[in-house]
Amino acid sequence: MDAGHIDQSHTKTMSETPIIIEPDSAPSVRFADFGLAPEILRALSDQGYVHPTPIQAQAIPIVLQGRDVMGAAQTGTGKTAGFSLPIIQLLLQHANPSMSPARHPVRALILTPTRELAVQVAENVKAYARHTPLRSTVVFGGMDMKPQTVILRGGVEIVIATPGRLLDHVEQKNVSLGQVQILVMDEADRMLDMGFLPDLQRIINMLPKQRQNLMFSATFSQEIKKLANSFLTDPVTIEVARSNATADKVTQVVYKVDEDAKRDVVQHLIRQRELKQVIVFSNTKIGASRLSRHLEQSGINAVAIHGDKTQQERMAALESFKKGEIEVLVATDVAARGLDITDLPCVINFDLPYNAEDYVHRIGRTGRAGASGDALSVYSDKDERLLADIEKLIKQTITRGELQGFVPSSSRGSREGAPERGSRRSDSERPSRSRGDSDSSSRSAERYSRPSGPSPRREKVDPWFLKPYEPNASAPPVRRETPASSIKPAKQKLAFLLGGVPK
DNA sequence: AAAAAAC
Repeated sequence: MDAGHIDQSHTKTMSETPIIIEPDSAPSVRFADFGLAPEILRALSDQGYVHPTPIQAQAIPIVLQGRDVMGAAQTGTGKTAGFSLPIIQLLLQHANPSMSPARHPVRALILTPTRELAVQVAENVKAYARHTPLRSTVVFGGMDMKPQTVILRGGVEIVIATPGRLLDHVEQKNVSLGQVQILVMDEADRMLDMGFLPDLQRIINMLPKQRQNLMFSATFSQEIKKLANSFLTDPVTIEVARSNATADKVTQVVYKVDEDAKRDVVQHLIRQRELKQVIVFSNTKIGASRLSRHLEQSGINAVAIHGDKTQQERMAALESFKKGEIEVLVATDVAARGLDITDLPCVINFDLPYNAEDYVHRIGRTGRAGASGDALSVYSDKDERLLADIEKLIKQTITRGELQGFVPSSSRGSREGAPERGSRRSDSERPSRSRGDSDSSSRSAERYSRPSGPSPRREKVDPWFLKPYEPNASAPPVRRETPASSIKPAKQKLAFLLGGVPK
């Protein structure tokens, strides 16, 4: 298969119909077809990667052209390699701008909404760039500034960061963003949810106006589209069909139980199914800690991860879970997005999420990279509405499971109307599936041609978004010192920002 | 209603 297989004529811009990628399309394209540097291909073959995922097959050539990209893709689709491989290629083939005294100015900046995601993206970038002279590092809060400072001051071409800590480093002059050529916003929708907009705006204002922007978002809401339109220039839109992410590979079951029985039901499910590794999602930090303690008391090796834990605890929890030292990771939505835990066979929702979108993200932790998975949820009467919202979003009715052999705990005065039980039909909850068997042949590539010359850069207009924020005379500009409580919810603020500005 | 993110 040659590079001609990637037909650029199919690319479309925001104003047109987005590219919808069928998840199983173009399986025979190879990384060697993109004209990536031999050093990059070597890093890929180190890891046994030969064939790009659909989003990679689309994104890599487009990013290599220097185009702005709006990518709507779940994690687990290979999104990270989809942007990091071409970024590394572009940095290699374009000269260091080096007007700055730094030998290694920051040339690519990747922003993520959670610290753990930053670490994960950084690990990937480091692996892909390992045979190149490019340096990368990750900076995020909750950790000592000093080691990060030393590395930043030593010079790196690629920085992966959470916004707050990055700004901290900029203020302390540990890093300059004046030479950034490529900006990536990963999980952009999450960033908006989390009220990152003022921070993003400050960071974007520090970047050169002439640059390439890549924005990735799991969802493609109106807000995200507007944000994309506001600071991407003539972007190519890439969208991976969503339905397959939930429908095909993840078997979903919900169990209606008494509110007070939820934790015992979760424990029962873990035991009954002999789950070796499972992430259990809780809506609250306190709930996560309590549930984890409860599970531990009943002899299940569980650890909680949430934003009130120290960063050391968070990282230790994730690491030991990945190593298989822990059976159950009880998490808030800090772990809902982006985290790539290989071969996770099951996730459990201890609480149904308030946002239906988050359900999709949570269950996306399982069934990754072509494997199958189970997503189990417990809910009670008061959650009917949440369940209805979820089913509306995913456009399917989730199987109502019935618990087998569950005995409500007597120690806590079991309440009536507790878990449904009795009829045995649990086998029907686990339809058999076939494992997608991907081609693993690894004949070395014959040709490594690089795209000739630098990509033509278009004249960019200044989007309003890049300009200082001054909604009107009476309202003061957003300052970082503003207490969190006085900052409007992200959506409201975004609507305000977008609404008040002529296109 | 809650989660995340700088000190």
